[in-house]
Amino acid sequence: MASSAASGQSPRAREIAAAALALLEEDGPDGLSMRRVAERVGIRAPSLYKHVPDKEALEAAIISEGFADLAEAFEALAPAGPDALAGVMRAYRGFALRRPHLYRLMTGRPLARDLLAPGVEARAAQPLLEATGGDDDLARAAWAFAHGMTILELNGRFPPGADLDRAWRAGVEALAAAGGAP
Amino acid sequence: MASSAASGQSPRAREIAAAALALLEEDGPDGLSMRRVAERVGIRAPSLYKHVPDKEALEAAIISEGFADLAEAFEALAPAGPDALAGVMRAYRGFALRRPHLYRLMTGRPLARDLLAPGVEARAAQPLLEATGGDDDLARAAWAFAHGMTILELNGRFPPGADLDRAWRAGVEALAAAGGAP
DNA sequence: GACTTTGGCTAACACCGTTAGCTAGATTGG
DNA sequence: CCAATCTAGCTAACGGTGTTAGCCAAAGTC
Repeated sequence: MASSAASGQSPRAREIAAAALALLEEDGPDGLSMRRVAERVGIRAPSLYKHVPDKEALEAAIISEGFADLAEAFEALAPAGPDALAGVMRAYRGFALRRPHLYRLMTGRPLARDLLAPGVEARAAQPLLEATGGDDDLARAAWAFAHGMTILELNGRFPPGADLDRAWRAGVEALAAAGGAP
Repeated sequence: MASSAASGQSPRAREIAAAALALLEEDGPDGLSMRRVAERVGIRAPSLYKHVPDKEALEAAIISEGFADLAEAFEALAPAGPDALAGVMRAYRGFALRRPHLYRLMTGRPLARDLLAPGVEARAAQPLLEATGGDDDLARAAWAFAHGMTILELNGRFPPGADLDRAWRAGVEALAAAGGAP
């Protein structure tokens, strides 16, 4: 947890965002309704709107929190090296598997960037860019691969017996080779 | 369009599925409500349930149609060759950009495989597997990359100026190189 | 002490997927 | 040919969603 993205809000607004995040992680997206958030905070749903503009903004607060946490996970990694890319990818997958509902909310739709805590998206993206040695195209390809593997795994899209560790390795090795020999 | 996946259903059920697909592609997922589907067919919403078990089954019919169409797009490709992978990937992206709402419905959640037209998922997956020379891990990595690039593009997740053609090329080349030199 | 702001509340709206129960008409069996 | 059944529509309704309007008591401020 980071609680860093939640600054600049009233305590009550932070309490509401925390309740919403907890609800999401416990019960999934269907559990995240304004009425249930309100119930958890001890008020009625319409009163939420005294603190939060609407559900989209509430979700944006949660997403900001998620980006901050993801950035922290990256930044806790051993400092760069020859297989920095593999490390970042492993951390990415780990985050998503640890917090699947949050990851889905963060990545499943267009981002309301204007509602996000400023800078938090770029901060989470930075480590991957560094791991590819500043190669934008490779970084985007690597992100796409990581997100694709992750979300397809979360959605149970691969065949039942599929060895995903090996598929991850195949992809990471291919991308790392492309980066190592420019 | 294929209309191949819709067999074994009453004409009315096929009409309903067609209306639902049209509604989805015109107005997006929010436009796909049982009441609006019913309106388009000229009946009231509860009457739909005389022909379709529930919304999930209706969506599964649409998804089956989507898989059949995607398979057709693949099968229309020039027969294999050294850069078969690049061709399949290009066709994949093209399908998704042409029919974004359908693509999102097909890939955005766990698949209710028991509700799908039989064999349609495997048929759509086959060309990619062939393009990687039967290498399962590479095929999965390539699929993940393609889906990641596609859905991140559809969701507007890359930076505004990002040159996605180059990112696609970077990824495809890396994966093709991994496949070509085993 | 009067005024304003804050943060609760209830009632309500328009939508959602879905179920129950009714019924006119078509189809089928004897 | 009539009776029974089945088909496919209907309305009303339930419990859920996000959200708005309008009211009001308590707290803070001049």
